[in-house]
Amino acid sequence: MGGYMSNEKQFVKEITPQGEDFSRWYIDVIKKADLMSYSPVRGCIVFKPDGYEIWENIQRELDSKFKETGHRNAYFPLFIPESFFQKEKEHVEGFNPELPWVTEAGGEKLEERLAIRPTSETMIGHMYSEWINSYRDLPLLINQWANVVRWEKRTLPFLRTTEFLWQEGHTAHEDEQDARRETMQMLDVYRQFAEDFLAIPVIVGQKTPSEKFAGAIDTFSIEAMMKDGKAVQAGTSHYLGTNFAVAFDIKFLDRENQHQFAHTTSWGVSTRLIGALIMVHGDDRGLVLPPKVAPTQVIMIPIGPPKTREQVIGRVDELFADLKKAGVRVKVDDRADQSPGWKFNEYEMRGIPIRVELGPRDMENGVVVLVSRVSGEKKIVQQADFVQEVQNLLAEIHQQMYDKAKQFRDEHYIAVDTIDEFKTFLETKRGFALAGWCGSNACESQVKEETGATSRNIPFTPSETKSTCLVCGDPSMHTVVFGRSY
RNA sequence: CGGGACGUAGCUCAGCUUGGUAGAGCACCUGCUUUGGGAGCAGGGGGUCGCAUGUUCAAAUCGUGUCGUCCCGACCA
Repeated sequence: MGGYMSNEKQFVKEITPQGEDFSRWYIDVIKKADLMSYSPVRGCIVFKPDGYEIWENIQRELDSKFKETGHRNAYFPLFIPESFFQKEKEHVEGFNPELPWVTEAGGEKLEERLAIRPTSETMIGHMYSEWINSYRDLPLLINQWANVVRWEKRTLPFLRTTEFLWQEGHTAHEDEQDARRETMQMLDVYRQFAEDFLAIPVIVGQKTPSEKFAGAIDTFSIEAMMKDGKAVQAGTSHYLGTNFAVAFDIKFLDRENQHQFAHTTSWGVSTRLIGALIMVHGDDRGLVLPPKVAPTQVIMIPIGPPKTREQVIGRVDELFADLKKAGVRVKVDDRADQSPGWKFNEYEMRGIPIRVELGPRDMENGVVVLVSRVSGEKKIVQQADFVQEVQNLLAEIHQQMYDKAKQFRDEHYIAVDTIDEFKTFLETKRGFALAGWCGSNACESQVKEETGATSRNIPFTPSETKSTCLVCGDPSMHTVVFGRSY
């Protein structure tokens, strides 16, 4: 007997089942779970406390990883002079369509328009040119936590909003080798973070030229699969070469007293990770949060009639204090005006990893009931072992969630030889396809035209290599992951 | 930015075709009874019908415009 009611029919009212309409499901869940609110401004959402706290947990973990790898935080201006964008040709072409401009302030027209940053390469490049003079100033390893704005045509809460929160690392190095090492190091930080913290398996690889960042030499990404088979780019890391150094005159004197351009990198993840989390792990009951990011990891629910209530709550409070002392994020819901059943459903919908039930029967037996959100399994444990059992279960839940997500991903990730094979796969099953690619833009865009899928990346460790292009049949240059994406 | 749909109570929606006192369920407040998978009864509060404008004696209802959301396309973290 599991923890769920025997009939599996729609459990949470007002959440559309995933199988019926995945987009509706997503919107229903984030609203019902109280993660965000639409704002009066098009495409901009309010991150409500439960949503924002997920971001805070992401921030805390990543920030410490950045610091472990030698980076320090700084903050740069929101406004970027128009002339800065003109300095790097690819960059301006890439971002112009989505820039908002400040043209007037204090009732007067500005001499030079100010863009609201879509990313800070230009501003930071400008500053770095002032800060860097000698090889002794390198490497310069800085990260910024910030909001950025991109005027997107189509928005979706968390996954693509007009204004979003992110971090952008910007580093400068003496030579290509060191900059490339940084690029790969941070990509791996992201990979590890996605797997170990968010329980999301990712495909690590390099972007094709058409998908790379405007102004980068090489762009790398980690790609995650949502439960509808679509991809989310969960993190990127760029080797920028000397493109921005040349554009912004980031020069230093090397050991031989020669002027050299610095090699720079940038890398980032954004609040879209929250959307990815929801779409990777959520189910028809609502959110399912991995323990490490969950704002509340354990919800304790005392059960029973008024006559035993005080006693039960007293014991719950003791157990609560023990857990809290052990560093677990735990809450008690001892409201008397909601039934236990109501609370069970409510906290399942909100994705809290573990529910703890304690009632009169458990009091007599000296036990407590733990229920896992992801598996629905009930586990009865001795109160004496409570803290240890909860900690074990939290770790177990993380692993189960990762395994489950990986199994789903693998089941929806196939190798194909032809575009027709891919099309059939998309129609019947949905997901990613691994395929050979000759390297031409024409073939890449034909895939998009015929399937709606784009190249996600060229994986570093594909399960197999494909020797011919899925479109033209010529010898392939790369084995690429294709998929529809958010 | 094109094509489609939708904006009425905190939420989900009915009412609109055929203009005439703004409704239901859930949520909320009060009281009593309840409490191991969304409790029951009784009473109560809450809406300038997205906004603007036009037609009309009269507009949630008809017309126009605008803003927002969702879906589908073109562009993107």
